[in-house]
Amino acid sequence: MLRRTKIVDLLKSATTQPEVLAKGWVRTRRDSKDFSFIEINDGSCLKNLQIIAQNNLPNYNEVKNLSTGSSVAVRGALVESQGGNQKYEVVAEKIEIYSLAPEDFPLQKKKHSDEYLRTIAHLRPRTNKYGAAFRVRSALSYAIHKFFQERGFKYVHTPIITGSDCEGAGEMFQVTTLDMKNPPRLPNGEIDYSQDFFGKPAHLTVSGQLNGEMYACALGDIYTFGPTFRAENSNTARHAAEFWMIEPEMAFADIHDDMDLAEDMVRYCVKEVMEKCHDDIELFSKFVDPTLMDTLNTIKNNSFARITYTEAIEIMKKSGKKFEYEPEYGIDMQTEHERYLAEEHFKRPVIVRDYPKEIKAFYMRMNDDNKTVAAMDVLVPRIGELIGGSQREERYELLKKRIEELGMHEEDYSWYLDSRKYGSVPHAGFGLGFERMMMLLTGIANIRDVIPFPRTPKSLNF
RNA sequence: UCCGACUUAGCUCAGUGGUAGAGCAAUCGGCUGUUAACCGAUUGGUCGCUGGUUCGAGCCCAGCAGUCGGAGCCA
Repeated sequence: MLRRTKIVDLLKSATTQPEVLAKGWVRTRRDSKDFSFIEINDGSCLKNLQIIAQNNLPNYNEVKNLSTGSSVAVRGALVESQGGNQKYEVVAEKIEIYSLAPEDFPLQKKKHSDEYLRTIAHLRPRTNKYGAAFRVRSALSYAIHKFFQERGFKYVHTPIITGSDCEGAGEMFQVTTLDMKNPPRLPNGEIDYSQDFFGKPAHLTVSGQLNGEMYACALGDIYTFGPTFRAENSNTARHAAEFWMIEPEMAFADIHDDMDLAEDMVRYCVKEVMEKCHDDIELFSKFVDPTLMDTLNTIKNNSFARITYTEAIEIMKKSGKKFEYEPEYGIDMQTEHERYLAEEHFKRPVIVRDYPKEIKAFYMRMNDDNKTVAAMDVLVPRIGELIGGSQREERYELLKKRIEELGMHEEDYSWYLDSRKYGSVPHAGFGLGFERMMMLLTGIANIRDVIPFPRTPKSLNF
């Protein structure tokens, strides 16, 4: 029984072979008088396999009509190709047609716009560009796990459904089993959540960080890698309602360890994907972003710039550049500022740290100046903020005071404060938007095109 | 959510008030170890929706919807 070989392996074969079995989807067909060239792709790699179908095949009449999108199994000899564009091709002895795609198959043998392909997101992975993108997505996921596992980080599964509606990272999606048309009500008219599934309001997580910290304070170094949900009405090329986030957390670590980890991880992943997905990355640099190779090589070969927030503001003030929002100590950095620093001033990724406490989250560690917190952002060309992290406030009294200052409810955080009450240690971590990393690696400009079935405001298809 | 642009054939687009066009795709035929092959023919449209102005609207006006770009929020 002859077993199927993937096209990626056939094309890598060291020698010709008398008999192979290949399966795939037809990309294009070119006919001669006595035979046809059929190119099939099985998703295992960017390249197609060229099939020679001669008119002595018993079903040549059907083979001659194979349309783009049809699925076939081909048995034959793997031989050296006479044509110049491929090393090997298969001379078919038998072509089994699984399914003939009708003439309204939406993918044509030409370039389609990304906007159109979004309307057929269920079929777009069958194109060169999206096939490449989602092979890279897989390779990048693996690279991330590999990076952390090689360094002894433990993978922690933090919950998707959360009961604290105050993680503070953005608007949340509510999860309920109550009858929306007629919810149970309290005497004062408010909805009676005691009758809901969990007996209280529930939401989809916006971050696993607080849970992750608890496990770092037990297992040492941990990371999470999972879906995250934000109900923000953000209509940009860089935001989705459902996206994947990586959140490492290290016990016995400070902000400098955190920056080292972030830089090592980004550079490791870039190296790994450039190696594993060479053909795919080449396609992106050829057809999507001509500057991609330079950007990736710069990341691979150079360390990141590191400055403080105060220095960043000074650099921008002295730059003479006209910003829409004037850089001034105390402002939150705008997209234009982030991109100026990474794209124009440093021309490589830059890590900015020690931000004013007013513009950062409650759990970030207060610096000795009592003005800034030990927060750090990794800014990269084209994307802006790729990573946001911090050393966490490990001092019980200071953290409690911050929670009070910001008008948050201490009782909601009692479990979180316990980690500071019992054997508190310095610890630090960060959050990385997986899709933003994908955009960095592929040059693809819209987040909707690096996630298989994107969820964005007013858009929930497939 | 705010600002701006766009919406015409299956796809990508042209068409600035007077009988709806091109390229590609598809279909049919020809030719060729071809490379998103090539040559010829054919098919294909309620011009986003609703209303208005006009003798006449794809084109002008208003509303709505969707898409895209930028901004905010952030990953």
